[in-house]
Amino acid sequence: MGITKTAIFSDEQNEIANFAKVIGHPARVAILQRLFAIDACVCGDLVNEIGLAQPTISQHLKALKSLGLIQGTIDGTSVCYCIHKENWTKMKSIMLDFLNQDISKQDCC
Amino acid sequence: MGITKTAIFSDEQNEIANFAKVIGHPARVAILQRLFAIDACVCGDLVNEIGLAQPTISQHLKALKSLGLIQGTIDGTSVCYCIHKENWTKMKSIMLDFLNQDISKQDCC
DNA sequence: TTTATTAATCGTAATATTGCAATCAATTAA
DNA sequence: TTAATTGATTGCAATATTACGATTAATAAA
Repeated sequence: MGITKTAIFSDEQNEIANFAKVIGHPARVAILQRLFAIDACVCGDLVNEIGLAQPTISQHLKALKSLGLIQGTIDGTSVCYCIHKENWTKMKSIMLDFLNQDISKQDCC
Repeated sequence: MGITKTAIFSDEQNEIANFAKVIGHPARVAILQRLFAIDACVCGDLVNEIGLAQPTISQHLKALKSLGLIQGTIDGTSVCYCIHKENWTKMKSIMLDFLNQDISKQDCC
């Protein structure tokens, strides 16, 4: 019913899915790429670089933040966002394990 | 409006997002893990192993198939699914590039 | 204080997703 | 042929997501 039955899956499966889900939108991919490219924090100029309205960008930032992938600190009137190194590394490692499953045995169809 | 503005993003960004999106549900994660674990094809016993109804599993398989991550061949009355090695490898490589972005420069907030 | 700037939040509309019962199509077994 | 099995499709209900205009809260500049 539009709601995911998380209870019947393992924590690991839900973790992988949640991480992938947040990457599953080009705006959030673009935001993360931008944050990686600038080796410093970035503020609301994301709005100018990505062609989406400010509330929309803000919403995507919220999604990234609530999963812990980014962090933001208030800097005057603007907010400085950046990659949360520790969490990113952790999430990445979980994802890598999933992606690096042994495909060599696969031989059918 | 519930619709993603794909046009304003690069092909690469949309590709990453589309791949991540399909991984972004624990049922599809579970299906892929199962297909990797069994070094042969699997049929509708996914329905028994995952606790979701047959139409729901079928829908998730369709999503995986339409992105090309799995392939299915008819085997009598059942359908044999397996990882699409070539496409999986391609998608994985795109995802790895994204995940392996240099985090060492990140130092702020 | 007043005004500008920045970004979060609220409210809303449109669309997408998840899940399943019911049904259908195709093949196999009897 | 008839019945059984398998899995796709349809239709629907509930919920989630995407996007943005309007507003708000907070700080900075005048």
